[in-house]
Amino acid sequence: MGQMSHLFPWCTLGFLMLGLLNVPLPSGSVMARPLSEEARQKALSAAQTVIAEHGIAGFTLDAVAHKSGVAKSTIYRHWEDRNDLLFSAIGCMVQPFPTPNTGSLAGDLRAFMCVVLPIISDPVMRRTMTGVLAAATDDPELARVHQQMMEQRMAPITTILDLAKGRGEVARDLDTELALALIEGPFFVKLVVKNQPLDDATLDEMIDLIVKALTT
Amino acid sequence: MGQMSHLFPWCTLGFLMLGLLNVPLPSGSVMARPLSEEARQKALSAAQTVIAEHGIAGFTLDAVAHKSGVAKSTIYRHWEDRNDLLFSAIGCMVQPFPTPNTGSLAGDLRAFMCVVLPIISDPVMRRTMTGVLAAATDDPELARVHQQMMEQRMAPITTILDLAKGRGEVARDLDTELALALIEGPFFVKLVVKNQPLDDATLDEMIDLIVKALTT
DNA sequence: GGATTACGCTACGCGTAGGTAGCGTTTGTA
DNA sequence: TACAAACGCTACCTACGCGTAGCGTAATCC
Repeated sequence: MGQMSHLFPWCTLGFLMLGLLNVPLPSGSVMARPLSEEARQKALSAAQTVIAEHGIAGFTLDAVAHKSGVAKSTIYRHWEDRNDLLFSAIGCMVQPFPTPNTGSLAGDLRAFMCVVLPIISDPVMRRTMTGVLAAATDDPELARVHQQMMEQRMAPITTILDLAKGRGEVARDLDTELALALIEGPFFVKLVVKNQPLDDATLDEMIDLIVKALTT
Repeated sequence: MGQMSHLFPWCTLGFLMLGLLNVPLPSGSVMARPLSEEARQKALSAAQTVIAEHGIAGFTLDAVAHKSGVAKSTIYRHWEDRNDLLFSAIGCMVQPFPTPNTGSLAGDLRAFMCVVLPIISDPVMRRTMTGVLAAATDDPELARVHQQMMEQRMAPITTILDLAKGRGEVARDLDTELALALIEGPFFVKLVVKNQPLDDATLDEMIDLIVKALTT
């Protein structure tokens, strides 16, 4: 029963597409009334807010139900259990960052960081990131979600490095993982771990140092 | 009553010293039997294990009591409440790292990291660090404990930088906080956040890049 | 050696959170 | 229009964790 109900949200979209393709519905599911997308969106949005406000540990279904106006029983019709909703909400937070192309490593890094910094400096995002990181240490499934989230967000840096290698700014045999850590690390530690501010001048200085390390 | 009992552990040591100085005991506390240091140590040790195994969120007094063999009521005689024990346990984890002095920035960093890396790579320490980091986002008091813990552990890097400045390897006007982030960041991200291994060759390469960035 | 008190043990009260069940109402589909 | 199912609501059960209280026992100080 619970397994059925958490399948329905996928079906909502799936049946639409199947309908267009004239694929017959699975026998037995008459689909008198599909799960409402509105309820799903409201719950999902509230879930993200709750994570932001109370962290992963303080993430409760009662809080989501209260904040969203969606009944707890309805939430259980859309998601299997607490973790299902939690992972779903976290997965939806990942908004891809744009990849700049200014023609120089320093310019690209600066442009990228100008977009990323305000976002990861935000207290809400900071709480979410640290919460997910800590929870991912215990939960392998969440660790996967977290890893994907990080990789997806930091993908532009890989592209920036490849571009720099193409221009000859950076040695072609430079280990990408190493370079990624060298670029992300200082900002992550300063902003997320130490919660220190980072003004424009310091940002420039930091990028100068990183570029100095990476260029041939 | 609760306030009295959590004062006693300090008194245990305090009264000893006061006794040597012939300071009269405060009237009213007869101290027929002091709180046992053994129970305190067992509980503290178990608390650290529980943090390591279940994280900050999974840190419960029942677990500590069960694992240590010290009764919960006894724990409450030694500590005021859950957080008091939690902070106490976390505070005790900080073991100062030695400060190397090899004569070069690269040598010092390498020597320091060879000590630090196995420790922060350890799954137990990793869970503890991420747990404390996440919990510190919500709890200002824990944030203070966390900050002290980090500063104390990373203090040798500041010394290493000062030595390098003295030798002229590093520009004297280089911002220390910036340099700290540049040094700690890559390792923290690679080992703690991404949970990637770091072999000796990569460690050397990483240090080379960092030194290249910092030296004049 | 006697008074005092920490000790471990057991039980309890209280609040919170996950998850379930049943109800009357509403809404989309056929 | 009729049916089926999602909806919100309320109540409930269970488990867990914090913190307290009282007990008999054992250790320690005077």
